[in-house]
Amino acid sequence: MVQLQPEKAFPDKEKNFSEWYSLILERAELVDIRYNVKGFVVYRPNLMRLINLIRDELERGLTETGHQPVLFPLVIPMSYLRKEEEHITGFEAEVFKIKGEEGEEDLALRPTSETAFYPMYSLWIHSYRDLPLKLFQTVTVYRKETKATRPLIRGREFLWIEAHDAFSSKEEALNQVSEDIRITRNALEKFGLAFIVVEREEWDKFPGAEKTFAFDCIMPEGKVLQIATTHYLGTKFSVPFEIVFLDRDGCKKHVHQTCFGPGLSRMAAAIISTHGDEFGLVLPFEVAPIQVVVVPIPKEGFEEKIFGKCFEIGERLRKLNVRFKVDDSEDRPGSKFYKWELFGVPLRIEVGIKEVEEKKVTFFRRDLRKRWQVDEHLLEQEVLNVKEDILKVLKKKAYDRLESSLVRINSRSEGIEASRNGKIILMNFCGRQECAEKVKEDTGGYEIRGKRIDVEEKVWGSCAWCGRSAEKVVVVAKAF
RNA sequence: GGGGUCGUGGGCCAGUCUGGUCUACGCUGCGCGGCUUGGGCCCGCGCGGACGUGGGUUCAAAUCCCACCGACCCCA
Repeated sequence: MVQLQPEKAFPDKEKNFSEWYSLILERAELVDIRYNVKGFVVYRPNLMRLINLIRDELERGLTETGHQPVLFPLVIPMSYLRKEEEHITGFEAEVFKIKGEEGEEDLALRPTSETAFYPMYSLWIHSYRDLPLKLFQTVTVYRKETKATRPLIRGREFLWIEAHDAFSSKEEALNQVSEDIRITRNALEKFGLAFIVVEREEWDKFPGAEKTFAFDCIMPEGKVLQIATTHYLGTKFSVPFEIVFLDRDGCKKHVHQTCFGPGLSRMAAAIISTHGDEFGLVLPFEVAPIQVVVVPIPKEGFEEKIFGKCFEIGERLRKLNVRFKVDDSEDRPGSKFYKWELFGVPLRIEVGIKEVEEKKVTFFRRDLRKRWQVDEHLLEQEVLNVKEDILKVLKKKAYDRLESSLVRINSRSEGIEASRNGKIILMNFCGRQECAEKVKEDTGGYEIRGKRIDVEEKVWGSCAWCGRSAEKVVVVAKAF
């Protein structure tokens, strides 16, 4: 068989991420940017099916931990939004407002829904018996970003899940934060993503939160992307919103709250960017809208046998509960190969006259771009093997990428050098915002992402930038 | 926030500097037919745009001027 080297369709994403990313979004039919409203794009079927699978995974985690779905209105009266001072200060500049008619108040398109949920929580919560209250919604939110927008990464409209939980004690609320982290971690592992979990610095917290924890995902060019946050709100909202309950001891108390926001659009962006290559999308089995594509290689006079075999394989895949497609369209096989590779289908099964006669099938793995023969009767077993192995390979690659990016530094000059090399920095830090601003200035945009909490890091010296005594080890990186 | 580039069939674009020869090139797409199918075949016929929007200059504007709208990229 003469095997031509297929043409690479995309640039190296590590060298020119912007170009790679725009091209893949368009060619893999993920988004269409021609809606011509800044920061708003059309999510196409290939993307929505991916996002729905991401959503299912996270919603499953939430449901298993006692959350229930709700749907709150898109609009929030400005008076609600203004009830918590830090919150409105943090968001006011980027709120889309709808001017009220004569005598009516202005409305905001939700930038996030704390101030929509909590007036209702104050009506619904009366007794410790009403707690915990754990509700979530999967919706779009709206933020009038002033910075350059980028589809899925920074849009003025994006999709997320937001969970809003209320508890009778601080301990329970803090446990919820840990649970949120667990839910996110489980999901991200199924997506094959590498990430770090950090506690954000004081000045970088969610507006209105006591504590903010974030998942930063490693992206091409050594940048990071925040893909989920969970916040301990304490009683910062329950006081102004008057969410009180009568406890067992007969005392009225304010609830302790948490909110959790895994970003679906951004998780999709992370999956696309982490796994994709010069041939297009690469999806792990778990979130691939089409997991296996069966491609017939017709030959005159044998169509019936060949197509028959393809549909027979389809039936076997159906029984395996695999999302599959038998591509019996009229294109040439080669053009189908390109297409399904571009769309990231993890496994392709090719069936021609050779396979029919030898009772074998040809497998092709998208992640390794490797082809091999499989005995027909071992099909199911091999599909399951591949499914598992693809995730393992993608995950390892992602983690290797993260590990090779991390570098510990001891001084400002080492930090500047690391930033030039596109590294993610670990360093001792004094904790002062002033010092963080200096870091950003000196490195051309590196930010203190926070104290790493998924891996225990002990302080080994003084603050790398100012030399004062360090209180923690922080992750420093350039963010999207 | 600063800078750059751009807007012409469904997609990518040539043409704009030097206004007329442009109801406008080419590729791709789409439709029909033929031939075929082991990595994007090929052949024939056909479809499809008055050039982002508004105004101005001019005998004449895709082309020059102004404003607006929108997009993309880069740097902070």
